[in-house]
Amino acid sequence: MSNHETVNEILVRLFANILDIEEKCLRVGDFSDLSISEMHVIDSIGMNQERTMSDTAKDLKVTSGTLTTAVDNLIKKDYVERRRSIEDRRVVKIKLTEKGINAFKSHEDFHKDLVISALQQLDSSEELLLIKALTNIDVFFNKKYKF
Amino acid sequence: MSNHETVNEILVRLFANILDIEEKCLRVGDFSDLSISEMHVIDSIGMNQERTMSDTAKDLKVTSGTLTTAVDNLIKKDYVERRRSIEDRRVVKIKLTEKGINAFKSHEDFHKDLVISALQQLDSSEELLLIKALTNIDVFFNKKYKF
DNA sequence: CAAATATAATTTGACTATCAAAATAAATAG
DNA sequence: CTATTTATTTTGATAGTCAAATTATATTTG
Repeated sequence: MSNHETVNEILVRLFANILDIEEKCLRVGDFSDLSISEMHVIDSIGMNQERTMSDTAKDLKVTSGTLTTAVDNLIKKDYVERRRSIEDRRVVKIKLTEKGINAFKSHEDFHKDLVISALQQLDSSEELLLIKALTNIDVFFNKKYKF
Repeated sequence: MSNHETVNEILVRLFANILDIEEKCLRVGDFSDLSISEMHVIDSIGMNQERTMSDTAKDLKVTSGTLTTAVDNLIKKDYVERRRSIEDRRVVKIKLTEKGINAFKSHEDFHKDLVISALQQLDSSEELLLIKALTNIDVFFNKKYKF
């Protein structure tokens, strides 16, 4: 098998595994009532300030109808709060609750841990090559499809 | 910025977009009636020979019920053929049609482009080192997050 | 200003992807 | 020959998604 085929195979497997790992870690952790996509909504809302529905939907690349139902569920589960803006009453602002902030942090920690663990397997020359390859892929995607 | 932060940032961005990009690349191409998961089914069936439903479902890590409906749709769209095995009439064999084979090849090309981009500027000893690095990470993840 | 238009969000209706469990059909074991 | 196992499909349920219709509010324009 050529190097290219090997790289392709292992990249495909790694990416599939990481998604799988993320889902499974979520399911056994403190926030097991959250799906991956709900966690992504929490991640996109972020810790800092209130965000509008439309901005958040745009970031997540989903329609606002989709986000509305996602947020409905996250409010039921007490991860998110929603209020109408006073300045422009068409606008709805959302933000994380305390529980939402904890979920956000926990997910952030998971990511850090994953990356640290992965890089511990490598020496410094391997680390640089990995960064180079990942950067290349990132550039490829950005060229191939403009966001 | 530290290597860790760099890798984390790139990974998060890649993951946020990879499925999306792959789907969009699909949607603008010759096979715009295929979703990403349908393409994965086609990929798993492969070009070489007939496969059974159960083997394919196992590879894809979905239940056979899920695969049945996916294959139903792919047959409607003329990407896949299905027949009962004569040796064991419980078994169903599936294979790609000509159209399915073309879709497979097109998807393969997309992955080849991706790998070529990823490996840009790397000489063959660096390629080998990267393969070693990726393999380490893959093995490590399978150990650490074995459930 | 009042009517027309634009914008932000939600609701509705539909579809895909998925699973677990029940049902069906065929092969194998006792 | 009956009981059990195996391969698949069907059924019933849920999550995530979109496009289009609807609602409410804001902005533009004649």
